[in-house]
Amino acid sequence: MTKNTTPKPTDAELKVLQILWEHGPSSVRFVNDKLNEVKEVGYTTTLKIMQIMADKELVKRNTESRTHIYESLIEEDATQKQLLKKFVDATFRGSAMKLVMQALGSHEASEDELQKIKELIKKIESEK
Amino acid sequence: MTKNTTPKPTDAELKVLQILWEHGPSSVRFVNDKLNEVKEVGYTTTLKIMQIMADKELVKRNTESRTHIYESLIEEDATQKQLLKKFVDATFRGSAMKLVMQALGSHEASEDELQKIKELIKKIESEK
DNA sequence: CTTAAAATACGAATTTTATCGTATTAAAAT
DNA sequence: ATTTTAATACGATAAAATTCGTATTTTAAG
Repeated sequence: MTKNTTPKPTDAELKVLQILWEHGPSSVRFVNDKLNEVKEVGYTTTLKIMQIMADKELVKRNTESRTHIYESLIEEDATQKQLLKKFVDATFRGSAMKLVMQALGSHEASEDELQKIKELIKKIESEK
Repeated sequence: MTKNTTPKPTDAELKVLQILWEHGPSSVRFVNDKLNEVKEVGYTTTLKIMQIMADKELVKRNTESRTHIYESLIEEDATQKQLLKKFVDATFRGSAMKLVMQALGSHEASEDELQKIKELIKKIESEK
């Protein structure tokens, strides 16, 4: 029913997706500029990655104008969820809880964030 | 002071590490058998990976007896922590909280696990 | 219309990871 | 001592991911 054939973006592809998710449909030039804010990378390199992504149908592109505009075809939440599952299996042998503990322990969570988590837990508990 | 030069195990290497962490110092044969419980892989493939890991100093090996015994040189917790940070940055743009939400939301947490998390939160709050 | 600028297309080279075949060595069994 | 077995060493190949140089095309200026 879903045509979703496990999109598995590579690291480089994920970086592009992050930009598309954050800024919406963008040109290669724009994405490349954003990438270069973090790390130098050639324009054609970015272009190639985005073309490959179009092949894989991770993104679609609008070629109407000379400057092609790329847009993510996969959803941020769903992608994160999928990558998370893989990561949890590989790194924490499937124990999501161990991961949560690590995440809470390492990255200082703000009052506000802790509050949100507590609310989430309540919600989960009430759903049982 | 620490000679820690960012150990970045690949997926295959991580699988080996998981086994070494779980079972302690082991022979290639043992690790290969364990790997094969999940997915078929040749003995020499496993051997090669573990030799590469020895080069990278992810593991050390005891060559006293004919059967070399490999032992992890990096700690499970520290490695998980490091991989987690990288993963959070790449996938959740640095938002550990978003990850926690996803983890709690997706992977069914048991009563017991939720309890542990609540306790952890309390502990964090009390430390502020 | 000609030129310059900006973008994409194409393909090659490199790097990293993964896999395994064959050779060699060491130990154990006979 | 010879054979068999089990292990490691070495190196080749393959597959995937990354990077970028050069050619071509398109648009806009002059």
